[in-house]
Amino acid sequence: MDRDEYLRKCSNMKCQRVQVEGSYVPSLQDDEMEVEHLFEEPRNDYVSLDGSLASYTALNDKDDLQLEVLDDFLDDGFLDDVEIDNFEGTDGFSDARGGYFLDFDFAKVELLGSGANEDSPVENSNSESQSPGVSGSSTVGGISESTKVLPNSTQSKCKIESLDETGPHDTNGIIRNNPSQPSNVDCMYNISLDIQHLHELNNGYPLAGGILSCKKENVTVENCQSAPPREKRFRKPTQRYIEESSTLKSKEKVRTTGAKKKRRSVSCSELHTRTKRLENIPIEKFSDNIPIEKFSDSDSDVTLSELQHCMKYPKKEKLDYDYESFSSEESSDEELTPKRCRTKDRRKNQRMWTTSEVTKLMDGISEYGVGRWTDIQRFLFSAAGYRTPTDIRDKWRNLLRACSSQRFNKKEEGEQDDENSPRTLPLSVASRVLELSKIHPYPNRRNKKRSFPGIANQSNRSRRNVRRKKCT
DNA sequence: CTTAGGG
DNA sequence: CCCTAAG
Repeated sequence: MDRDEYLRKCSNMKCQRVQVEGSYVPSLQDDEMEVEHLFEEPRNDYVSLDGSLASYTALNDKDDLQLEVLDDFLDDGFLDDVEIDNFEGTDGFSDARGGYFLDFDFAKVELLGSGANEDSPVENSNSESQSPGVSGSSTVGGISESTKVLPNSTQSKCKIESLDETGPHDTNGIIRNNPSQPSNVDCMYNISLDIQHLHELNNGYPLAGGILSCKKENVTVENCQSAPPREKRFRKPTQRYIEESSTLKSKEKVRTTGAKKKRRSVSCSELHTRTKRLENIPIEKFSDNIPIEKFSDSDSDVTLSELQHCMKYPKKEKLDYDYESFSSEESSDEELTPKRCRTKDRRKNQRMWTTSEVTKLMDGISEYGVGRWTDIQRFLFSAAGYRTPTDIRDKWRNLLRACSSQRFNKKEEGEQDDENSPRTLPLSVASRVLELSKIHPYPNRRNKKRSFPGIANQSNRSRRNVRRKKCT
């Protein structure tokens, strides 16, 4: 309930640059309340904070550091001075911690909350009232909380004893660092995130998206890279991504070297302008033909994908997979293709076939017959520049397949309503496809149909034998 | 270049 | 959708 909300907040957290000079966080009563609520959280279960707290704790990971910090914290209740200084120091941040983070094993981290309010950070937050500007605010509470988080990263189990020394503490909760958390950059990121999160606690600001900005602001990439990457588990690239990237590279190589197929030469500047144009178009107007990453990615990627696309359509003049084509006709009758289908699929330039297109296709087939795909494309799909004759043929093939499967399903399962799932084509279309398939049988099917199994096999065998004889 | 077929 | 072989 509450904790869920809190976690959600954390996930959506907006990362701003954390300013850690004197005033780390303004203290608000609400914040205190929130912190309290945090501490009052049920101690029972694991809470995944995206490893933010844990990573922050990592700072204190060394035993001495831990003790020191704890002592400081316990003594004067202001961790923020020490902590924040270390934390904020840009150089110290990356340098001192860079290596450390790498070694930090993201594992379970126990958060030792203080059941006793006197010793609890909440108390410290109260001290804030004495020195408002000093950031004794609830942030202290948050930090102290994180301080209490003791990583077992260095195989050392959480030192509850140290905490216990200070006073009676109950383990309020256990924060488990998300094992899928990354090291390196991500750690940094997490830390900043954590700070921000603390910020959040204090200010009670509404959380907004835009975590990414945080990374760039707080972390210097060089430092992160300098440290040997341990394991990047942050976002494991999807299979699709890997495939695409690899194939892309290979294609680039092949085509640039071999250059068997004509390749449209597009200057880099042109590409950039195009991408700029693309960026200005609202995303809704794009189908999955243009993967969204293209826009968020670096320029190189953009140009790369653009290039790839250009190479894919060497014939068509000037990128005639133009944006207008997406918005104009398609948006009108999209009812058949839910947006779910538009999310990127295995194919790069996939456009869902609309019912109108299908009907057009069927008209074309009834008019020109099956196999004259070029004619059909020329006369009926000329407007839709993105449908090649091959596409049309494929669509027809798929339609036939769908119909047969549908018939099959009907036979097997009895009635299966078509309208429910978008995958099943509407009855009208199906019936018409069936008619057309009877009138204009698909060549492949005709052969299969007309060849009776036994005879066909025999004939095939005989042919094979003949061929073999010839060959030998 | 177009089509058929497989992936 | 994409790629390739065959006509």
